[in-house]
Amino acid sequence: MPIRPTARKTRSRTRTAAATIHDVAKRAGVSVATVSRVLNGKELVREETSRSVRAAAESLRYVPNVAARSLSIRRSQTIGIVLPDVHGEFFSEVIRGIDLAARAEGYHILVSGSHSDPVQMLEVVDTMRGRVDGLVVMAPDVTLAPLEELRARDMPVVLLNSSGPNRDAITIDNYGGARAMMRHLHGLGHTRIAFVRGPQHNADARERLRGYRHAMRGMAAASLRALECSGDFTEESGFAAGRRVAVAAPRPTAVFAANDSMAVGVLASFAAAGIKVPEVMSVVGFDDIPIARYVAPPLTTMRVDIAEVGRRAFALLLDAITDPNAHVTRHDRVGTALVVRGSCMAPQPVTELSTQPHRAARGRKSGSPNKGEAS
Amino acid sequence: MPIRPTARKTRSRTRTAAATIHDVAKRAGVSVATVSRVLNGKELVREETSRSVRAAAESLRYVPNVAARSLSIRRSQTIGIVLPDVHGEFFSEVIRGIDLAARAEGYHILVSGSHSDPVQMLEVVDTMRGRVDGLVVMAPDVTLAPLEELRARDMPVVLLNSSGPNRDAITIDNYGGARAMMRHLHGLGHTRIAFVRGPQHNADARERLRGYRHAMRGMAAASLRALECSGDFTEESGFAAGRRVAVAAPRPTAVFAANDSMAVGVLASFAAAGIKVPEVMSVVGFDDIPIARYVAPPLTTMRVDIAEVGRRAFALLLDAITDPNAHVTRHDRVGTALVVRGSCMAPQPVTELSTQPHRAARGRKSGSPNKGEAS
DNA sequence: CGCAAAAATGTAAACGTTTACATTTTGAAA
DNA sequence: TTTCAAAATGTAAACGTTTACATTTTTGCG
Repeated sequence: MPIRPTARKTRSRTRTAAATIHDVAKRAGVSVATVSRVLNGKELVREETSRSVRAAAESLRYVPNVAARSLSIRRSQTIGIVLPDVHGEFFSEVIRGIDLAARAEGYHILVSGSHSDPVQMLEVVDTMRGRVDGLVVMAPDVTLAPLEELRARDMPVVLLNSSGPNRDAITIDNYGGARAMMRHLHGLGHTRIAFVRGPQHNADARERLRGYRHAMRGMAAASLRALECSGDFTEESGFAAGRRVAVAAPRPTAVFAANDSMAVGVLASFAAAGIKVPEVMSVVGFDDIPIARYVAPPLTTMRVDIAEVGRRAFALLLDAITDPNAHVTRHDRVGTALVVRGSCMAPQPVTELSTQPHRAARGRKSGSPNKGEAS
Repeated sequence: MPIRPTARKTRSRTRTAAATIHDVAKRAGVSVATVSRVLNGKELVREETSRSVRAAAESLRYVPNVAARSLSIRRSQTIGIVLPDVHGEFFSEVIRGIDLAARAEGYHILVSGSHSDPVQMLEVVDTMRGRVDGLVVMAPDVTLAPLEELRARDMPVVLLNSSGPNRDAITIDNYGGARAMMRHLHGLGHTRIAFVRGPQHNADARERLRGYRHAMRGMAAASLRALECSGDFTEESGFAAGRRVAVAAPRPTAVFAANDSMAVGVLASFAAAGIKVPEVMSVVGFDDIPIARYVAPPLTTMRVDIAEVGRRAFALLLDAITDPNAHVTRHDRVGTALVVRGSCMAPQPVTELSTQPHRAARGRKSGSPNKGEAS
């Protein structure tokens, strides 16, 4: 019972409907196939034809309909970025890095942030399906990783700041960076070094902690655990940790915060308590966020090139997208660099400090290891 | 000459091809139209039919192809965000605000950042055409606005931190905020107030400057211009400005930086020069970025709810998208709130300060206006 | 039960590309 | 001039939805 409906009412178009490839073809006096060929520039077309098609497209202000294109070629030239509920510098730098790399390759980026729980994250991944050719998923919270694994099948995925077995991933060399920082402090003479931890389930935080612990094992210091304070990467938690460190006995001579934000909090807390940095206590962080050099004293920290993390993630994803078969899964680590500023110095003899603070203060000028910056 | 090609070779599909609406229809024993109706839930469908369709979709793990859907309904359920080359907090908070609001309405966001020049920005707008239903364009640099106007035709656009005649826009109440801050300083007794300007072509910076100047005109202070320093919103430029203010004669009693980042730079410079804040010099900023409360001393500033700016921008855009005809263009301003912290106090008599710094320092405890925070 | 109106469902034409294959044109060799 | 391969171009079938309109089924009522 096939029916033959009468001429269908064409969908009403308000004023200037966008020109389609058919309009261009008509104006140039060629077929749509030729227009497509000219505009995509892959196949053979006579120079003259090409010119007239281009002229027609120009005059009609033709812009290809991407939905139709995606439907036809089964590609969207878009990648998705799924982020947890991260604020600040880190967040934006990652996007920046990916965006730059993606635009250079003609890709667009679809962003979805603020996912505190895994379920929500998976929902988003589902709604992105078909809309993107691949996914960069940032899930530093290790508990998310396994869940994420279940879905997102047959779609290239690159993990950021987390990793999984047989998964493409880009992470920061947190462990190596933490050890390098400890080496720096140790070289200055510190052995009682406190650590302010990051969120318990955060992969970056865990690795930094691991680096710290490994280094501490090599030193003579006892009661390792007693020198660790909990924290959650916020300035506020750093502030609280600073208070706890200040009353610890015997007091550490240096504090290593798992990120700069917490280090800033520690500095603020020490400033409020009248504890001089770096004379009485050295403080170091991790990340090298922009304000790090503008706090007082300027913060010694491990620099992480976050935009680079984004760039690499895109490169890896692109490889997985363009040739899924030839692609071999990789796990890359982005290196870190020590940036020495004014927030640490060699530990001063306790007696001298407690009785003659001014001499210790003067000692800073002569004894400080940081003339300029070294990275 | 119509041709009748032989059966066309079906496009090779590797392994598990995604299920289409046809597969679902077949499995449920209904037509594709019914499946569409069930899944989009608008029209009448028998409960029983609905259930079986849903079951079929579920079992086939059917996910609609968005490209096909967009093509058919001529909507992408996606909005584009075009940002200049902004780093940091501001950038990410705007996206956060928009993302949250957009997701609640089932919209996705396509982001493109890092556009330093207008031409590049326009290119991006072009490539987004067809991919998005509307655009949020952040172009605080006033010189960009007119250029932007040329294109982006017949596509809803909401401007952020800039405005144009007859254009939808969301801006911050920079002028009002700056005046309120000046009122606060004046109330404390300051009359010689220096200002650190932002980028010359930045709309926010201009408005803040306008607010400052207007307030200064109301005071007795002479040589207005002499108290203005140039800056570009970076910590570095704030640092440089701090130096210049420090050697100005007669020295101002307060510094108002056009944003917090520069205020942090000013603080760092004063700390390096041994100028006590707030005893000798009060310092205030604008924005209330997260570290503002963690610098020493905690910074008095005007809070701006950036995520709110994003939310409002989306709401406005959505209105323009859903009913272009009924929509009336608006220009909304988001308010600011004074946050008083420890970085200012009443100006101290000059003689006393220069000869007896310690008394002035003590004066901080009793004379400081900031017990806790007020907003 | 008969009938009409209402409800449910089906059919196939868009949406705007890309591209396999067919056809026509070109140009060089015979 | 003819011939034929190569180059250029055209034709129309996908791609996977939505939806106007047609058709069938159900329901309510006399």
